[in-house]
Amino acid sequence: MPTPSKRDQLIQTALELFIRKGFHATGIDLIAKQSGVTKKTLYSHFSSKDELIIATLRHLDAELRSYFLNHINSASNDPRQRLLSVFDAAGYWFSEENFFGCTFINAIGEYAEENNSIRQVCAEYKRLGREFVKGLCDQAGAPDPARLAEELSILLEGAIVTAQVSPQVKAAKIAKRAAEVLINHALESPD
Amino acid sequence: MPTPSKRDQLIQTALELFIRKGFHATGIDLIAKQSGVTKKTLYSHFSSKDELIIATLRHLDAELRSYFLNHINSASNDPRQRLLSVFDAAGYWFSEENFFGCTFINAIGEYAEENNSIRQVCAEYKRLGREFVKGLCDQAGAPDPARLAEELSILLEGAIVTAQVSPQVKAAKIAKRAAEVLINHALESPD
DNA sequence: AACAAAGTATACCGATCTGTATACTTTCAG
DNA sequence: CTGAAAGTATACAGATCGGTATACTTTGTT
Repeated sequence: MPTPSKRDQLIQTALELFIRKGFHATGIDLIAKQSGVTKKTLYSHFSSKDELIIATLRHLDAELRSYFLNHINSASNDPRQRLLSVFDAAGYWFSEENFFGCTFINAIGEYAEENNSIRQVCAEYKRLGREFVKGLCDQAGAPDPARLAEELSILLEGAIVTAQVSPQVKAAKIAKRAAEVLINHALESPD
Repeated sequence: MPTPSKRDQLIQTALELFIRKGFHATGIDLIAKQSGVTKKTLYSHFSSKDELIIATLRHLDAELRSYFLNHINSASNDPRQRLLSVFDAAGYWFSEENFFGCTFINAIGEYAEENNSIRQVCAEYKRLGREFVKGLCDQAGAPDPARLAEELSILLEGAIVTAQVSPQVKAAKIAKRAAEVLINHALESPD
């Protein structure tokens, strides 16, 4: 495999530090040092810390998306089972030693101003997630796929936060069981 | 009403700043200045920033607890309705102009190390919340109150996070509707 | 071989961070 | 009235913050 570019190296290092220590608490000097790169090189790839943060979040976005997608695709072809497999994927995620909650949520906690660009990247990530779940609800034949998708997305968010506060995979299992009830209700009820 | 003590003043100011700007991004100097107090006075009441943070979180804990309790108590005497009113209270909370998500979750995002005392205060807050919901589930006659409480707590957490990312009261309404389905299922199913 | 791009090493800038020190003033209870 | 407690004002310490400047070296391409 090819040697990773300095840019990739920086993003990878920054991601690990941001996940583990947060954004304000992680300094540029540490990111550069830990990447085996000088600050000048860092600033030749990213014009500011905020830009590095945004690049890092976009990278994480793609990573998480493919993580969930792979899991769901290899789980089942039945739309209903695919919806439920989202929570199984979440469970595996929670059990990683490097799980410190949803980094996008953590970022929004640190950058709360309405028009902050970091915040907007996070909001977009969440929006696309809901969109994806809605697609699955559609395929499952839900009479109101948007509503079911929002319910299941809220369950998923809640499971992530719960697992973050008191590390445990249990939250994923509980959310999955609740999801089953909500899905059954949505598909069976005439409405 | 009595003039608030310097200590209360500091906690109040710190709370507002921590909620709006985060913890690392809020400096001691600003807290002191905004409280109309010198740094020396601040450090005579709190031995360190971490200690001020912890005192602030404990204050917020009490505040939120009484906020929810008051709302639930004035909502209904029927246990099932009381459970649902939790989500109404959340909706009012979300619509406050000062709503920036759950400050405890935000704090954990910034202080992620396992044994950090700030983190432990947050975990305790969440634990007590789940405990309280479990009590309501008990009164409602749920056959497995612990499980229902965990499901509903996950829904609540998810609604908070969702409302934080894209400000809207809608998340509370959706979560309430999902809660209704879960409660009905739990109370009706023989299990 | 030659040259530009990209890198290193290192020092520096001004600002801000948490926390302390010094010296003076207000407050208030015995 | 007096004296300790609690406050103000202000300066400072030492570290770290994001970001820049200078001078040299490696690397890769033509």
